[in-house]
Amino acid sequence: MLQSQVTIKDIAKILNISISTVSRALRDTYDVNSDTKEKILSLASELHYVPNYNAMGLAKGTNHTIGIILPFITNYYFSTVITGIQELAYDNNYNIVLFVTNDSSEKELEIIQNLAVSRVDGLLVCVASDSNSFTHFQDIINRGTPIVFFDKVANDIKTSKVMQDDFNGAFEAVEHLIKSGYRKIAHIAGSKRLTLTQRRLQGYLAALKKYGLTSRDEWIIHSGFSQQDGENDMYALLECGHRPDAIFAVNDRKALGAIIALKNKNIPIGKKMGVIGFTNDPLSSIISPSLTTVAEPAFEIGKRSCELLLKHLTKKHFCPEEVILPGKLIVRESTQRS
Amino acid sequence: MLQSQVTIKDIAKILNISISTVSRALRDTYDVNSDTKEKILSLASELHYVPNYNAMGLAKGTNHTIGIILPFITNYYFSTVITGIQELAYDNNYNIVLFVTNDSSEKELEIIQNLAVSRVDGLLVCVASDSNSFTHFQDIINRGTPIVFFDKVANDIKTSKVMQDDFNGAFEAVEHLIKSGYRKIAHIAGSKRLTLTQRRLQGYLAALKKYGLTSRDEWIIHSGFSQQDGENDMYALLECGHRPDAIFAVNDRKALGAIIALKNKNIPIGKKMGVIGFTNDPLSSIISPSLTTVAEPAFEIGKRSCELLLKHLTKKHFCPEEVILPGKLIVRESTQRS
DNA sequence: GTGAAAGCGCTAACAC
DNA sequence: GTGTTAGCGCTTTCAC
Repeated sequence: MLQSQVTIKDIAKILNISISTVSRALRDTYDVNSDTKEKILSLASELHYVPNYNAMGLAKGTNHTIGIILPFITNYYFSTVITGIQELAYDNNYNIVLFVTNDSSEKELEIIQNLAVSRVDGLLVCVASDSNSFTHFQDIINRGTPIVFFDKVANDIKTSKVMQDDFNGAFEAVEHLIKSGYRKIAHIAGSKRLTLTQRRLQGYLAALKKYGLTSRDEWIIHSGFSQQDGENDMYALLECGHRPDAIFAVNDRKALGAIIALKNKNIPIGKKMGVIGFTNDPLSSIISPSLTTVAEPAFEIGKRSCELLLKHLTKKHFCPEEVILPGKLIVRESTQRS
Repeated sequence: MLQSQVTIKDIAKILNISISTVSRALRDTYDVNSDTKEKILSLASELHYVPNYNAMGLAKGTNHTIGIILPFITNYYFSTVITGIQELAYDNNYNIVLFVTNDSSEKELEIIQNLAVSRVDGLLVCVASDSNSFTHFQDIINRGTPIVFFDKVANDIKTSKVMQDDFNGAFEAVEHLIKSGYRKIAHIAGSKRLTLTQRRLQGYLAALKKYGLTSRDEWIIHSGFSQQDGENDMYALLECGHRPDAIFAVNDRKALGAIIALKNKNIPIGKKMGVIGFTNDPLSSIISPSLTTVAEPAFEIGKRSCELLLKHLTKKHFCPEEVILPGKLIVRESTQRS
């Protein structure tokens, strides 16, 4: 704790007015004389008045804190999202509490259930990829704590959501593959129930359709989002009846896994098998061959999510909004046939 | 906010005792009858009593929140440290607020100066690499907010610090280079004033000395910690009078930059120029050739830092401790001469 | 438009 | 060992 701070009491005493007037002026309640209001405001800033959030929270039943629940923070995408959230939270004097689920739905549930009443005013969440039930989130919302979902969102819950443009990103990715000359395009997908997975799958199918190509059931593999999942999926694809000539992976991690599998099997990447990812993790430009991908606006996603949550927090009946941010195709070596 | 919660008042009423007794029992103040205490504790857990931190904070002048100030969160090391901090904070019901400086000492200063009185109980900080003055941190400590430094620590401030074993890590790294047959070993170092930089440099020099080798002034280059810095430093080394045959980089990012520079100049890595890093960022096993490095116990550093800060917070006069955690040499391709 | 006063849930003297 | 009471700094009726 830093030393004794200026309180509204001090300001009231100096200006010889009541503390309630000071409180009202400071909070922009418009039933206060503009003259006195100005005096109060200028004195407050002169004295470096900072509200005591504990007192404020105790009186109002809030605490200027938002919780973030996500699978990991140790990867490019999430850490960048957090950086975005952090920036907005910092500007608005909000604290953030981090809860990491390790991508386990059980841990997610535990966190939600342990979540101390009056611990956070609102929640920003990216669900675990193996989550099947989202009722615990619905409960939280029903009890009055707003939630904004980002990236991996719970399909059926009606609240604000922030996502990248998964459909169009996937569409562009696959279109790029087609234009590069690949024809037998497989999709290493994510967990089935997630909106993200579904939209990228739809984008994939739509692009194939547009160019008169077809997919095969065996070319669409659903699993988790890790590098290891990608590697396993790739081996499966190599074993299947009709070997594809290109892979659209749901994210860069899985694309990397696929590349590792291809290297292990001595299949030249690009030339014999095109690979495209999604995210633009820095690793995609570091690996060799470098990975073509669709860049996600991670920082922006963090900012917008936080912005929306702040609105839910301040405006009593703010209507849920769904924000979709565009991605950007970044062509590198892994989709070069020659 | 979740719905109305159980308070000590409720517990007191049900048990027909006073709230102060409840408060005392809950806080383990030992002047309470063990029978009633037990009753209180069991009722509290039955009712899922959770303390209201705002009220607690208001009464005690604390707020169960620790601040983390660091350069970035978007890299492996820091995000892993945060994961460690988060885990301990979660277990102890502490909130964390993140402040990111973008490795700029000005931003760092701004954050410190804006730091709301009564916003955080204590601070965990990794200083910006261009910081020269640490008086603002000293001020904070003097005013009663404990700080624990980790990784990049302020040399001259007397408080707890948590670091990896920079000296021995560097020593082992260079020893490995020597044992692999390299003789003209250069050091791509970090910013001069940091303890971390100095210790790794000393480890480097000590290893050379032990094996009767010498360094040259032109072989020791100080700059920042980024990949770009590493690349630039490598070009400089290639231009210098006596070209080295191996590089010990202060971290993996810089080692990666060096590798990129070597690739650009078509100098075979390992064979003609050994490269070793420090951190064990996942990228080091992904790039090709894979990078030999010294693994840092990032997660552990986060945990221990948080643990120490918690002690400073709870024990009135906890003496500063310096914790040094060992690293581990991980041999990969970049130091293979054949 | 402004003030007085109660109260948010807890802690910490101070009595007994 | 336990109860009473006065705050912590703020918001918010309710009067005026």
